Amino acid sequence: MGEEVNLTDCEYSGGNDDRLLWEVGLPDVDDITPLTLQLIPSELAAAFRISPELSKTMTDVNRASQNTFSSLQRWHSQDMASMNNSYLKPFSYERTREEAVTERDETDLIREGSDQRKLRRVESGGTEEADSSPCNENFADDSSAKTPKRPRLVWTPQLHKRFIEVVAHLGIKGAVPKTIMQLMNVEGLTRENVASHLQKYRLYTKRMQPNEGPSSSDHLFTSTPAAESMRESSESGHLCNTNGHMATPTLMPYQPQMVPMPMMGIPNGGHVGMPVGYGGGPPLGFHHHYNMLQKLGPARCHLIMEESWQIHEVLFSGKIWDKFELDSR
DNA sequence: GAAGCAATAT
DNA sequence: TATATTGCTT
Repeated sequence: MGEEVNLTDCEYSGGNDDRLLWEVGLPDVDDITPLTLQLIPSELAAAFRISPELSKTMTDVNRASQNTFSSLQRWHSQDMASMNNSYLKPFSYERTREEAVTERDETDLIREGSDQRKLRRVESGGTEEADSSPCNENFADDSSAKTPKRPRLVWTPQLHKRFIEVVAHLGIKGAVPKTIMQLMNVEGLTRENVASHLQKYRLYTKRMQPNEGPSSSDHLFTSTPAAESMRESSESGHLCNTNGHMATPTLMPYQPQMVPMPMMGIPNGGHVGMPVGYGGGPPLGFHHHYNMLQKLGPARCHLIMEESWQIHEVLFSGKIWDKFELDSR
C-alpha cells in the first residue's frame, strides 16, 4: 500500500501551506486495492490452508461503506452532542474504536453497577463449584444464565473528557463515584469503573500538589482542567464562587497526548488547543481532504477508513462528513 | 449502602 | 501499564 509515513516529513509546516501528514501518507487513488479484489491468491490460500475469502461484490462493498458511513455519522453526532456541555445526554463509550476492536455483547454493557457486583458475588460465591474451573473464569457455559465478564473499560479521550467535565463541575466535595457516574450518563459505565478511575485521578492530583511534579506515569491526566480545578479547590477548600454556586468548570481542552492516539503529525488532531475529535472550524487542508474523499468515492473511502484511524480524526474534526454525505448521494 | 484507600490481580 | 477487584475502615 502507500509509502511508509515519515513523521519528520509530515509535520505541519505552518503558514499557508496546508499540506498535512496524511496527505503525504495516504495512497493515491490508483494505489488503493479495491475491496472487490481478493487479497490472498487462491493458490496461496490453499497452500496455507486458509479458507478462501468470500469474494466481495460491489454490492457488498457499497453495503459495507454505507454501514461505515452511518456508524461514523452516529459516532460523529455523538461527539458533536457531547460538545454541547450536556452532561445529561446519553453517551455511548461502546462506539469508540477500542470497543469496535473488542466489541462484545452489548447487552452485557448495560448492566447497572450494583447489579454487576451482585452478579460477581453470585459468580464467585453461589456457584463456586462451577467457577473452580479456570475455563469458567470469564465465560459461563451455555446452560446457565450467566453472562460473559464485562469487557474492560477503556478510558478513551471522549470518555475521559466527560469524566473531567463532570468532576470539574461537581468540585472536590461532590465528585464521588456514584454522582460522577450518574452525571456522566454513559451507558454501561459502572460506579466501580468511575471509582477506579477516580482513585487513580486523585493519586495524580495529590502528586500534582506544589513541589511535586508529575511522574512519568501521569501522562493520562496531565494538564486536565479538573486537575487544575481540583488543585485549586484543594488549596482554597471549595469550588464555590461568591454567589454560593458551584464555580463554572473551566472547560479548557485537555491535551490529547494524555491518551495515546496516533495523530500522524496533525497537531492535536488537527486543531491546536482543541481536544481530539472536536473541531473549531475546518481543519487545515480541509478542501484537499474533501476533494480527495470525493474522488475516492464511498467504497474506497471505506477501505481507507478500515485501515486508517487517522482519517477518522480528520473527518470528525473537520466536519467533512456531512458535506461528503450530501455530495455523494 | 456508599465512599475511600491500599494492595493485588488481570 | 491501565483497569478491575478485593478487603478493609469509615
